[in-house]
Amino acid sequence: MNARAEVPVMIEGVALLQGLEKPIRERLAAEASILTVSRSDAVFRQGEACAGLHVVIEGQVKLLMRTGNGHEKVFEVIGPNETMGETALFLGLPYPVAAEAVVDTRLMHLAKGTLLRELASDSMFALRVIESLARRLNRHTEDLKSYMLLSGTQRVICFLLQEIPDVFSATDAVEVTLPTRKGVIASKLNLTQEHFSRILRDLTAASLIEVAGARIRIPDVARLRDYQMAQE
Amino acid sequence: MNARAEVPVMIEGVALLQGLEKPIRERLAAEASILTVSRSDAVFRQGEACAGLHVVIEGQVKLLMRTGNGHEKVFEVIGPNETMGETALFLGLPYPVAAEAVVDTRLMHLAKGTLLRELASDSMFALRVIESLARRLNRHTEDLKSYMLLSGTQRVICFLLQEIPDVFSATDAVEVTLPTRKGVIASKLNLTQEHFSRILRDLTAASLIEVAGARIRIPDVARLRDYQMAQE
DNA sequence: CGAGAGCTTGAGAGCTGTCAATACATGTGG
DNA sequence: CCACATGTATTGACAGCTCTCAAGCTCTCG
Repeated sequence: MNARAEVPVMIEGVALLQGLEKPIRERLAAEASILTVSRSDAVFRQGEACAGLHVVIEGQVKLLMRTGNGHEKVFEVIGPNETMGETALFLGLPYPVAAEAVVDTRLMHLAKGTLLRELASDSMFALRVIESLARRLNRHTEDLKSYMLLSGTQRVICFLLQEIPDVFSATDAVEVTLPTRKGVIASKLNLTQEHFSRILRDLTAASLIEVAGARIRIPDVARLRDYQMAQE
Repeated sequence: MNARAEVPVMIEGVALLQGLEKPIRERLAAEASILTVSRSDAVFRQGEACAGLHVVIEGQVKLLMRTGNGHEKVFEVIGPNETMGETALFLGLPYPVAAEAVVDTRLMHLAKGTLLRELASDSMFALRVIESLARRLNRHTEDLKSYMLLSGTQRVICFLLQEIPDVFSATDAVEVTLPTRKGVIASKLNLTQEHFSRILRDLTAASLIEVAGARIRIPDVARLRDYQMAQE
């Protein structure tokens, strides 16, 4: 398979770059490179200089910070067609967090110089970037809210409710599949793996969910939502 | 005092708008309005539609989220020349948080339409906005890091170290003045007022700081920094 | 089957929050 | 100038959530 031939198609799929004029996409594609990272390998490290933009094509990458004693906290999980490290790119700062592949992953890398040049010359692109940054900022605000205001149980419920695909109506029984390992999710929710496991057990005991490996059935979405509110 | 006459000068002071061409500043100024908000009054509420950009001229505004039982958590404190609510502005979403004046405050309000129009036509302005958003995102990442990885005591030390003006050398004794009421700072650090008070007392007991009202003397900055690291 | 990774469970400790009472500060009115 | 009222900050006792450590379990894969 010829990876480079796919690049223009892939660029079109990336939210950040969607709808750009063809010549721009071609110039970006010309400087793009494809890289493969195996599970648990680093994409970049905290403090490293940023040379461009990484886009996940296939697989999953987690952004994390390591503490002094070897533990790690996951900030965010980046999936296909999503980008990472924009702030380091646009501010010219080193990466504030590290990135590591959760599973074997293919990435596209767009060189910094090309991107910044196109950014300065195409205001449509700039607006797209603004929108993307604002959206990310908004998501971070929501995350921060949930850390500051919600208990562990509430955060888990909140997470489960977010994972429900839009196609389901609000009150039916639905089944969600955890997007990655439970340990990673726990860390992203700022919980230990143990605590996360216990919360899932307690919710099961209350008949609010049914856990089968990575698949979680929610018999009554409304009841789960009510339970979250009732916690104060 | 003629408030409107000051507008062009004030616009020049705002980080987000700095260095813009004069005609643009004039068009923005033409649509700007000045508003005065007294202490503990709302600037905007959570869920409200966003009609433009607020800039603090004088005073302080806190961004906060209220919980079900009446408590509130402060996300950020906005001081002079700083802006708020960009994400709601650029995404056309309702405000994700509420804003309330900490002290009597004067604000400038720039209408949404004018801003978006200028944004689309001036790529220099767009780049400035990108930089500003990226910087804010970066700051949020740091905040998130400190909530997820640091204990209460570490967060307080981290905060104190950040408050040290740059002019001081790294190791001298310095004195910092808390930028606002202790309750607000505690909330921003995701602590209760009581817990914050206890931490300050413990640090004082360890001779790491000396508290006198809102002024805190740090006899040995290096030692305080070491203490933070030593906590694991 | 064995090994390893991921997940679960248990017991105990620690950090942080809640509630309630007291001190301190600040400004107002007599 | 003092007395009071209000808001702010401190202190204490206690409970609860969440973490740590340690062991056992489950599943996948070679």
